[in-house]
Amino acid sequence: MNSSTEENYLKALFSLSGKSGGVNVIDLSKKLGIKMPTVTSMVKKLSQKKLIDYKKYKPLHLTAKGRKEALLIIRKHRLTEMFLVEKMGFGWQEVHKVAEQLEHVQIPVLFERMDEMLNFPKFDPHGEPIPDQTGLLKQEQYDKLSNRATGETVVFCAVENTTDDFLEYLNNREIRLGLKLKIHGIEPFDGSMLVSYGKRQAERLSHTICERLLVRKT
Amino acid sequence: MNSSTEENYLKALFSLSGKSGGVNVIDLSKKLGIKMPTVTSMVKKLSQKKLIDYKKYKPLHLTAKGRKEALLIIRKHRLTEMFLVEKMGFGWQEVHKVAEQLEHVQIPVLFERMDEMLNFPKFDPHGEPIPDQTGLLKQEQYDKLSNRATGETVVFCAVENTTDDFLEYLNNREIRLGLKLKIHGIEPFDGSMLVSYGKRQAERLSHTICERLLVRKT
DNA sequence: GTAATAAGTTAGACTAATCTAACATAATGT
DNA sequence: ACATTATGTTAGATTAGTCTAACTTATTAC
Repeated sequence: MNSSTEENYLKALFSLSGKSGGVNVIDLSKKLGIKMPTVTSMVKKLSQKKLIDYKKYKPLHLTAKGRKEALLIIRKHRLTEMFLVEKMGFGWQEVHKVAEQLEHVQIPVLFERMDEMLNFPKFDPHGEPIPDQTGLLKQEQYDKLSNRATGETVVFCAVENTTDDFLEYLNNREIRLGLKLKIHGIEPFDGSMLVSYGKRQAERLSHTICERLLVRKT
Repeated sequence: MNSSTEENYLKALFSLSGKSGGVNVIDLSKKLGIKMPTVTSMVKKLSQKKLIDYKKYKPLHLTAKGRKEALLIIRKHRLTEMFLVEKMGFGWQEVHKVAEQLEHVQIPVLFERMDEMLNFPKFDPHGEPIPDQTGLLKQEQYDKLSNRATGETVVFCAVENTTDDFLEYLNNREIRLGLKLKIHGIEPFDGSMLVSYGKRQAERLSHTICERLLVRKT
């Protein structure tokens, strides 16, 4: 059994693994808000438990076992968020902190019951895919809005690097999951985009925002 | 903020406080499954935080503050049990372990939402009263079945010292909350009682069982 | 009322998770 | 290419919560 501290390291490691899968100690340290020497020592412990591959001074990699455990925690987190939104009437902005605590509960049947009550959802309220009971993730090929071109119409499917502020920002502009956006133009200087959606005919979204909105083509 | 370890000490202390309110270190130690020296040191810590009154070699007493905090944790525990039974379809035997973990979640709104969805229940699935948001307990004047006399008819309202085995035992004999029991006789030798209820005309309940069944008069 | 037993405390050690300070290695810039 | 900066590691301290062994105080039993 892993402690919830260990679980948080695994989750952070997973979320920082890009396609290369390599994670720097400093990034993990920042993500967790924990000093580097502490991270190094925990990394050694996780390495002994065969949850990550570790060589001094080299980027960290989750092992298959580590990745699976991370995904099972993420499954609990996302099912919980979905349950809070769908069955308890919470807003999608406020469920993250709650799920951070509930995801460490060690009662599998609780989460399987949520899954059942939710009718085995594939995505959480932020549009993120929910891993299955065996720790497998149906990877969706989302793309950042900032990578799309003028003239395209896309559907907003998920957010990246979500924070309370960011979700609040989206709410204020009525940007909801499933929303269709049309790209009218891109400003070469700062990468901001002029888009229309819903009743809004000409909204300008900064590059920072566009990088965090994940979309698929219609 | 108290740690969940501290919360468990407070809860155990409350549940061991009889009418005198005094709790022995050894009983607390047994209840928590933690050795006495460890308990002594935690007791000093809780005493510093003004949660208990402590004098060397004397029984422990919760302060008003400590009692309130204990009741607020118990509130979360009981609301959670009720929620699991009423809204998620769990059996009343299986919810205790889950609630033990969930009661330490530090998100007041989660429990207030449960309360609302449950329509502000006064009792949990085991018939125990649920303290209010300010840590106040509506004390019911339950009595042990073992204290009642032949000829009386009583309603089974709550259990004392509940364990999985005990709940299983009750289930097997179809003894449910709200059940009416008639007392036909008491065996002076061992204190066992002959009772009838539902379709059962002559069931014998041992003194041990009768001490753990809390009832009120009809 | 003293000896034996039960209950409670003190002292000292251990593990998990954290920190700071100091040192080591890798990456970067001119 | 070497100096500087960024990243990573080691060493040693700290806190919370736990333990065992040894000692002290209170209770019980004849």
